[in-house]
Amino acid sequence: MSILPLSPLTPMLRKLQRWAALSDPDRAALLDLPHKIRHLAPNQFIVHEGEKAGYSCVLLSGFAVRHKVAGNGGRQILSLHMAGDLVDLQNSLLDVADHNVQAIGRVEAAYIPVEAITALAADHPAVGRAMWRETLVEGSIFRESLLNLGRRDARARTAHFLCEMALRLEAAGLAVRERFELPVTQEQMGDMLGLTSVHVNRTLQSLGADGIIDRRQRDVAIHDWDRLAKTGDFDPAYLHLGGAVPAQTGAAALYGRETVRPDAA
Amino acid sequence: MSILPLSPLTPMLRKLQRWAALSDPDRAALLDLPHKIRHLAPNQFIVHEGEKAGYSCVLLSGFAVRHKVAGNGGRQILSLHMAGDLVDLQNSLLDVADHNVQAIGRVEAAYIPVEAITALAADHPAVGRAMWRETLVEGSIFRESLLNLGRRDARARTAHFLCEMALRLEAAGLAVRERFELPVTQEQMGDMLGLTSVHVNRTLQSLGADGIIDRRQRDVAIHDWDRLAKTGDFDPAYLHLGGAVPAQTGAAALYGRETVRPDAA
DNA sequence: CGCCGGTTTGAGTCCATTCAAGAGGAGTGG
DNA sequence: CCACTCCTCTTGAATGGACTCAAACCGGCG
Repeated sequence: MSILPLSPLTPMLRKLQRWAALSDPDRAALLDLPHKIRHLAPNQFIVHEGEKAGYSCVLLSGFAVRHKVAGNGGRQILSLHMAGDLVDLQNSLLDVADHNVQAIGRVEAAYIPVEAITALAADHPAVGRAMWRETLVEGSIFRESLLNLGRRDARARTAHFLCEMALRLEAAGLAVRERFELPVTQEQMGDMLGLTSVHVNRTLQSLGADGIIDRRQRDVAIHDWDRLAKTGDFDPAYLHLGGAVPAQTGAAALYGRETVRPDAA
Repeated sequence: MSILPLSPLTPMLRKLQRWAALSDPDRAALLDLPHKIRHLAPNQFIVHEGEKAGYSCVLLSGFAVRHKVAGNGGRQILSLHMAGDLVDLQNSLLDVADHNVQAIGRVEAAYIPVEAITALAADHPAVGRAMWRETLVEGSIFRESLLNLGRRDARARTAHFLCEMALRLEAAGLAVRERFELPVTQEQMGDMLGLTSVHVNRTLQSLGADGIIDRRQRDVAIHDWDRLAKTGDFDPAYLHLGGAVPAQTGAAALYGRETVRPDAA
């Protein structure tokens, strides 16, 4: 990286560079984006479902979740976001927001006018490509979550979540894979995993009892990554992080097999 | 619509026009896309997870699903596609496919080189915008599925699925909302809804017994749309179809409320 | 006619939930 | 510095929704 002006938007630059190589002018333009920085209190909403937002929001520090609420009162957290994440592009580009975005804990965020972003994407194709890929990878993560919710039991879901968390935090430079702090309560974890907080608690305990992880409050240490990945049926391919991921576990091999309804006429 | 050359790609044009207004040159260029038409047998794979595809595939007739398989053998169908749908853009644009695409029943499809599509998007910004919004809406549907799988019981999930099916088939001009043919087996429905085929069967029967729907084989008639939407907690907003959707049910009102963890400090 | 994939039905089991209560920690105000 | 409160985590017991296993039925098709 060459020398660039100091900007609060660096975390976003860092993230987008994962998806496409950016030239110096690209990077300068990105960091030059007009923006207003705001501090958000815990649980504060960034976007409300049903509203139209004229800005787009980049997380600079802290965490936020997207979620929807069902008629029965149940809440489903769709994704968890960390520093560098562009949190509501879809909500801005579509007519109305189809889900909420809410801060978890204290959050520092930069608000950027949507037009500035679309203009940037148009003027700097490489940046546009990076943002495009960003949303595609996000879609890939949604799809894996669908598999997680639909076809894995509580233990596997929880293990899978821990693996994903570890890798994403590591990729964002916020922690190392083997040890990190969960940014969410067990209740929130339940809302992500489609479980109750009670059952999340029991499941975490069970993973601990088996010596796979170690927990002290929200500090998590992963003692046996391979076993965690295996019980979580975790194959990092869907994160599209490139080769920089650990050895494949047994589950990974299964993904490739051709034996699923193998009846091509 | 003005007169345009007859092309097998018309279903795709029809769909993309939902998302952005296209000029005559835009439309002509779209229909002029180089392509090769192929007929696929039931259950034939269009894309395999882990592979790199150099083409992108548009459905002209029939149905296809995207799915992933878990290590325990369970399969999760991520989405169901119909005529006009661009079925594997993400798979083509990312490094490797993160999920499978498979025909359901006989399918007619057009294969288009990815470069032709990206070139079209670059030369005709309106087309690019339409494709961009298409993937955003697709993301919105994924998010609603997440809510469905994570936070609704079998009965609500099934009802929700039927509502979505009805509206999407109608929007594609393939059926009317009140009566259509399910393009999938109950086993496949189970794989979409995270249920077993046995339970799907019982749930459909229960909806029938309550007089909400009427079934004869795979033919479904919806007798009481409002009640179906209510039991499915169905609010069509996430489909982003515009105003052309039916009266809101009770559930819709709940979505907007502000009572969810209403603690902004 | 007989096969085959899909649908239907029943009985028993289990995973996750619900309900309820107690313990632990962090922050606040007296 | 302690008392108080709120939130989160933890634990137990009972319930229930969806699953498993298994068999029978049905309709289309070769």
